[in-house]
Amino acid sequence: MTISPMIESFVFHFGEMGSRWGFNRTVGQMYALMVVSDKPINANEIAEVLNISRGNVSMGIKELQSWQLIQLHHYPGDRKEYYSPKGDIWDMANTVFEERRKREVDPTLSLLRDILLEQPGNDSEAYAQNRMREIHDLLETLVAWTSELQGLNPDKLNRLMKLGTGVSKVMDLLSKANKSSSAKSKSRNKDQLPFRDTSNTHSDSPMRDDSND
Amino acid sequence: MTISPMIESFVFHFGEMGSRWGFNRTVGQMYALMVVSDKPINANEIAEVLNISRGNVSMGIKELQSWQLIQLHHYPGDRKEYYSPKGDIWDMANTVFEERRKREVDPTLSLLRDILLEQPGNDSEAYAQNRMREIHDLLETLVAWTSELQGLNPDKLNRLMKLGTGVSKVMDLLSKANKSSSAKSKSRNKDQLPFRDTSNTHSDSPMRDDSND
DNA sequence: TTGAATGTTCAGTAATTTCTGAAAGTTTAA
DNA sequence: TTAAACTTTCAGAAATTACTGAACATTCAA
Repeated sequence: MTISPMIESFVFHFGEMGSRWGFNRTVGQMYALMVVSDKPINANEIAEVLNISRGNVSMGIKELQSWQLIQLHHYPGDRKEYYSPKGDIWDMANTVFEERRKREVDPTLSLLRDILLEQPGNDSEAYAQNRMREIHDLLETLVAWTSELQGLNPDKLNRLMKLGTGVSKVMDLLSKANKSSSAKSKSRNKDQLPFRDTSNTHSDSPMRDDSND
Repeated sequence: MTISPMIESFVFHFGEMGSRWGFNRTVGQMYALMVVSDKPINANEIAEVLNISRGNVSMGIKELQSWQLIQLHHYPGDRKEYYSPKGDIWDMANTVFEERRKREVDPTLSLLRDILLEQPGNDSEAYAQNRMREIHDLLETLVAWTSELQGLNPDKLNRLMKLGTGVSKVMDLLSKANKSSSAKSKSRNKDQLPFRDTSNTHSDSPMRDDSND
């Protein structure tokens, strides 16, 4: 079994990129191969096409399963297992986002929460905690947003995009619709800011300003 | 120079996570250190605190500069360079997103565009192109969205979140505001769907359905 | 129960990435 | 100029990560 140059270039590229997304090159190639294959493929085919060992394929399959990315198939009279991507492209993106959140963001949030419970022992710790609080709040916001986005299916999302909408515009609409809070809200309405916490020891400015230079 | 255990745990954790975000452990630690430090620090301090070689620090600085993440400072009578994070936490997040987009998503989009211009030579290639088109469109949508988000500053973003808004709700609002297109739009309004392209050879269903199992 | 077909594991090896430290480069004050 | 103070570079070493392939495990038909 072989693949055309066109498909090959996609598979290789996806392999390189895959390593950015939390799995290694081979696993990325394996998944790419499944995605563009018009039917489920088995481990031997994968090993042959990608020119890697059978053992490596087995480990890659295990990894992809831990990411919940693949679906197993069996054919009568054939004892081999066949693999295909689970769900559609949008499902895939959601799954990857979610897995990454679990593996990367959640532990960070947990650590930050723990640290923020500690009493700062001196000025540096107090300063550090303020920066950490900012990061913590930012991560929480991003998590909230992405989980909102994940609730959408692709055509909804696209319709939203296609309306030519800026998020800013969305916000204006929302403020109007929800005019209870946020009274016109110029630019930095102190009591609504989770960032730039100033409650603790140090200077008001979140970033040190360099006295010289 | 040393750091407290509290700060150390943050710096180390950030180092581990940093590798997920496109730079290596040491670079992540260096940046974390700058973020929680209440004043700019110099290369020797970094090397001492993190217990790494001076040359390594130099390379890390270079890397952070290529990400546009740090600011230089000089003090009179001191020839050393001092470093601090550039901008606030939100700027940092924006910068990282943007750099990653440039390094990871843009090349993928470019490759996909090129491939999609080719004429499929057979059914497999046609099938593969359809999957690639889905990925291409999804990536474009995500890029559009994140660039929208990047246009917001943190308090705007938070106000948006704090309004208790689901994105779905946003969409409803928008459809109302923009009722030119999308006539009520139940669920799969064919002519508005960029995903699930059906214009090419293969079956209408985007995912193969396995005939057995 | 056997053995052929297949899947999994893991110790050792290979490939890749990161780090060190000495040498070379740069800047500035005198 | 010189030389001290500092930064950068990069060849080789160390650390980490990925891969192979042979041994082991499992399944199933006969």
